[in-house]
Amino acid sequence: MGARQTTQRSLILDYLRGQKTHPTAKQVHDGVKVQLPGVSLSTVYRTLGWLRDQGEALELNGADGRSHYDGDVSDHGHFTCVRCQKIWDIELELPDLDRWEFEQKTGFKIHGRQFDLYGVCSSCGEKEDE
Amino acid sequence: MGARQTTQRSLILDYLRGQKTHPTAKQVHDGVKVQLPGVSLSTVYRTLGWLRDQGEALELNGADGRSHYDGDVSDHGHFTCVRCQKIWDIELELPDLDRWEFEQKTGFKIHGRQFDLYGVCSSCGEKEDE
DNA sequence: CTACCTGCAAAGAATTTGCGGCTCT
DNA sequence: AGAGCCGCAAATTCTTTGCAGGTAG
Repeated sequence: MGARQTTQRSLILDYLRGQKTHPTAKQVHDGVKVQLPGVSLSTVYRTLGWLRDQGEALELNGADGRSHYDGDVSDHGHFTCVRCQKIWDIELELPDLDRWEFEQKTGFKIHGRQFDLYGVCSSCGEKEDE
Repeated sequence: MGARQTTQRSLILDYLRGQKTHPTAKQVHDGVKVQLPGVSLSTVYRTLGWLRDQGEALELNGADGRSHYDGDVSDHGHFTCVRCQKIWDIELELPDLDRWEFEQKTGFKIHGRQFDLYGVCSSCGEKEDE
């Protein structure tokens, strides 16, 4: 029943973990194609979804309407650049959330959270003009 | 140059402001069709995008991969139900963010932020089975 | 009047899925 | 051998866009 170890999977995971900003499926595909030209986009989608289900990656809902993937599943925040659409990790004191109190008060059960800032990143800010 | 007041626009804004969970374009379309059967989905998309550009609505990037629209543009958090995909408003102490310090340290310019929790909402929790 | 808006239909883009064949284990 | 995977192509969805005609101001 076990998951199988294939060239495609290890390359995709390696690529994802090597990225500072969090790529879309298409960007992962382009990146992996360098080493494995024949890999298909649907394999990339399937592998990324599988990593997400395994808890080995986070699927982020980008402001550009596409999914971005993050190989770091620890509790951290993101900054989305509204110009280049890149998503950066940020070091921020995330709010101390009392899960128990929240769940008692609302009846909602918390699985996870995300904290996001939007704006212009430093490299896009430099190219400023008008 | 002025923006024009049309039946479509006022109904769409009214509908949006009347919703507790934040609907997708399609849901807004279905809701508005009750009073204005002939309205087209592209008008709904155009109007929602225009409201977002005017700062009168927020476009939220749903975990379902679709855009959801929120008529309340104040700084507040959201809870996304992973079962029904509804997005609820939550009352939470949002972290005190020192914009100036952050922008100095990172070179990033902040436009806005979003805080999201993911989990199961109370009505989906009740229908629990297996 | 006329710049702006609308509905329709078609185009685009992101993601998923069915299938026959290949491959780890 | 056989459960899993893969690549390919087609199907789904969501969203945007071009155009011809209608309407608010």
